[in-house]
Amino acid sequence: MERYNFKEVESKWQKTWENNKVFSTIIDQRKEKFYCLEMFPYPSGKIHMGHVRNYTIGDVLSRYKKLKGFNVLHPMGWDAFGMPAENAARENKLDPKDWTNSNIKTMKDQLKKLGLSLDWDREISTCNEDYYKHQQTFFLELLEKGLVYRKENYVNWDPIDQTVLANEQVIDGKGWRSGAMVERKKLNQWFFNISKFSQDLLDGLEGLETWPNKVKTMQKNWIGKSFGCEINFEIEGDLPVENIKCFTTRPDTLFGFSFLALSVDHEVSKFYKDDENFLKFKKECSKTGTTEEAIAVGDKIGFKTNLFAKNPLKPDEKVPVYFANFVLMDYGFGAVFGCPGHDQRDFDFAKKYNLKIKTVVRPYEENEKYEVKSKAYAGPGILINSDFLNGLDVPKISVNETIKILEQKKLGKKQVNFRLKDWGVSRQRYWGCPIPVAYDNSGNVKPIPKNMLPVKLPENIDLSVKGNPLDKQTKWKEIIIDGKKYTRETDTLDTFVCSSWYYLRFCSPKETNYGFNKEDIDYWMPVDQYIGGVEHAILHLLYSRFFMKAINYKNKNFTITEPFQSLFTQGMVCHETYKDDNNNWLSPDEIEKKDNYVVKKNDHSKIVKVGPSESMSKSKKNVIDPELIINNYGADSVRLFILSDSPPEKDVQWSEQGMVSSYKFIQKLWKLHCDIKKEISLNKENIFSDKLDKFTNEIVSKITFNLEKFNYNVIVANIYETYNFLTKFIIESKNSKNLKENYLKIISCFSPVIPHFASECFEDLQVKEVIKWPDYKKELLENNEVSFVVQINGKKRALLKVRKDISETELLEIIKKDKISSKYLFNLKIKKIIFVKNRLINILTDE
RNA sequence: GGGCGAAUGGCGGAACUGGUAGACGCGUUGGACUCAAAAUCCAAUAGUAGCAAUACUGUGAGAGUUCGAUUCUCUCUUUGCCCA
Repeated sequence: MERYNFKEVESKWQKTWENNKVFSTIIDQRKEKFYCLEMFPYPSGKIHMGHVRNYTIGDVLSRYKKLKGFNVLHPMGWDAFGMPAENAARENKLDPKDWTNSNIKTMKDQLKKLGLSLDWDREISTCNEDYYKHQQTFFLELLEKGLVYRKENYVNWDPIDQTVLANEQVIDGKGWRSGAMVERKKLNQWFFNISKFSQDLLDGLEGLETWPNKVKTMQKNWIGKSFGCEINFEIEGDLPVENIKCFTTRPDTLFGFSFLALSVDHEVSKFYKDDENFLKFKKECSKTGTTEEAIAVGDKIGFKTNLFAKNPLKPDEKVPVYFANFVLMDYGFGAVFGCPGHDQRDFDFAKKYNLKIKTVVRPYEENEKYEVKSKAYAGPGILINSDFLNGLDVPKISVNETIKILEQKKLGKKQVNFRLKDWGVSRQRYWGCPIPVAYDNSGNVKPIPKNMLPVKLPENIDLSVKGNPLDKQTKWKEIIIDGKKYTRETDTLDTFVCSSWYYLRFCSPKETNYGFNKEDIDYWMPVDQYIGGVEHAILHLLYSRFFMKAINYKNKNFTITEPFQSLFTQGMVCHETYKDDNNNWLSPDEIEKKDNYVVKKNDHSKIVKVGPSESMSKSKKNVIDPELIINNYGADSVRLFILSDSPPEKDVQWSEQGMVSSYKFIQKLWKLHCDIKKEISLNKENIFSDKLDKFTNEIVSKITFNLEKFNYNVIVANIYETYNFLTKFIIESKNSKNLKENYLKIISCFSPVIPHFASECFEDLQVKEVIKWPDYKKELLENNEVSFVVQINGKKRALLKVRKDISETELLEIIKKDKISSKYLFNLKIKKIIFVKNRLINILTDE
């Protein structure tokens, strides 16, 4: 027997697959298609363990579906635009394009070493002109359909990265990449009208049955549909303002009304545009971020106007009107009514400005005299101190009832509100897809004619300038359309736009006229299985869903409304963290385990503090380089290990020991293979093994079941189980007539997980290739003899091997004769018997 | 504060529709091989009692439904994620 040389074997098969274009796919109407897609990576430099896990999961599925006879589309590409390239290029004085392409080359080689069944002929890269050209066309189409617009808006401004951030890119009031405190700044921005599809996006979730509920809930919350009421408040005061409209979800607390708060951008603010104090206040407000969280956590400040608002249900009551920093212009109407008793934010504000705090809701367990004291009460209960609304149940009945009354009195009307805001797509960055518009002298928008696309990014430019580098390209900015001079837009598109339609491009990667063609889309779409990290649960997945609906809008040729039929979100790869006594992070190769201690590798006197296992990240240094691991142990071993220890949807712990044992297992498996091959080749007179047939049938059924259910960790256990069985079988039974046939089935089942190894086994046995997934016979799964559980008074007392389909009476006879079981029944009266056919009998006695 | 999920040996985790809890792996222990070590192989491994056969306890805690609950229902504890 030769030692299994994974390096030779794996590179041989990778070459074979590549040369024979085994994974290239073309439309074949005779076959059912299966589109398996994993989230494409950002080419940051090298692949990490997260990629290994994600792509291994996808590969197991793709290979399985291929063996099942599907026409499998399994493509890969690069989410290649983005800030890191620009930052890296600036630091190292190179071109972002070169940096990106060299990373792509490295990572592509690494992915190939994993033996993934990818169709590299369909490779795409979002930073290539032949990709973003079509994206620009989509942009113009959406512009024509009225789904793109420009408006001046406050944005989250990252002062370090000098760019606008989406709300989701602001974490704890800081930029997600730079960590700088985010400021509010007003800029002209391009927006996708995603909120137009709020209801559609919500409804569409219903049809996505195989998406994780968690993701659907997150999207639902993000879209944030709420029922409420639009109320028109009458205004008095020394300004020409008669009415102010508010949106509220709690009209039932109207009797607790004690102030009206406006956004500093509310139209009333025009009367204060020369008021120095107001301008000062407005500036102060801009320091609060625009996220809901920043507003909730931040100090509540206000600016009193000379206006008063009348309570529509109690017209003799007048309350002051304030500008307040916690009211945003793009929520409701930029005005909210304040009820301090039952909203914490209003409560904080009222305390600060000495406003009345009225109690209008009592918790069920309190009486009418209940009063809100140290904090607002926002829970359910009964309305009190509310005149004709008293006694209503809060919130369900009270809200609807109040809306009804307000509608009857023509003081307000029922309204649905969504939390989802339009998607700001402008980025003041170089390394992105240029927005294909220009402006005339007066600033009017001129879309670039489609025949002038793509708007290419200028090359070899100076990135060391502050602000937006494209803005400094005076030559590039000039453009002549129809003989007239225009200035180009210098912002580029958010990279989430690129990833919102790449799955369409994979269907028609070479199409030059448009982003895709109908024939390809009709055959391949939707994606049957999408696999990626749960961190994209909201943004990427929501934007992609929006994009489908936007393309579909006013377009009879395009019928798809949801891009991803099924979604699977895999867990992260974790590793222990290490720190030295100065609290510096240490990487796993800087430490050593000695007896019960962990010490520094080069200095055993230094004890290392072992921290909890956390997801691998460069900042904590707890990363393991996949390339190193693949070189040391081989792709099949890595694939086996990354699947083995945890269910794919949960986090997995990286363990060197586990990795080594997977590696050793492959070696043992090869030894077993050689033994089996020897037995087969002996070709002596032999007998048929029922036992082997039965086992194979059972394990094929188990592995098939577990593949369908994504129980990939259990498949690894099944593989070990098979090994244990076959090892014993070869020793005990030696050869049997059906050994080869069964063994080939088994290897076929192994092949999605350890494809190189399986191919090698097939070749070694002079069998051409794995061609199909083995069937199993249901009838063989059932034995002629079953193990019957005998329970006496609910306790398991014996396990009897009896004939299948045995009757209750027959079984009872056997039990009475059985030494162990009968012992428990001695002298006892049988009261009742529960009999589950072929499985279990429970005998209840008088005790 | 709200929403969703999770909790099973020393560890990661199995368990079909309510029907033998702990598959499989890691670790640990003992043994074989070896001058020795590594590697490899074999065996044991939930806890308690017992030489053993065996018995009792046991799936975060407490209750409930059931002949029977890791699985279903309720309350609580801890924890994770998302939102605030």
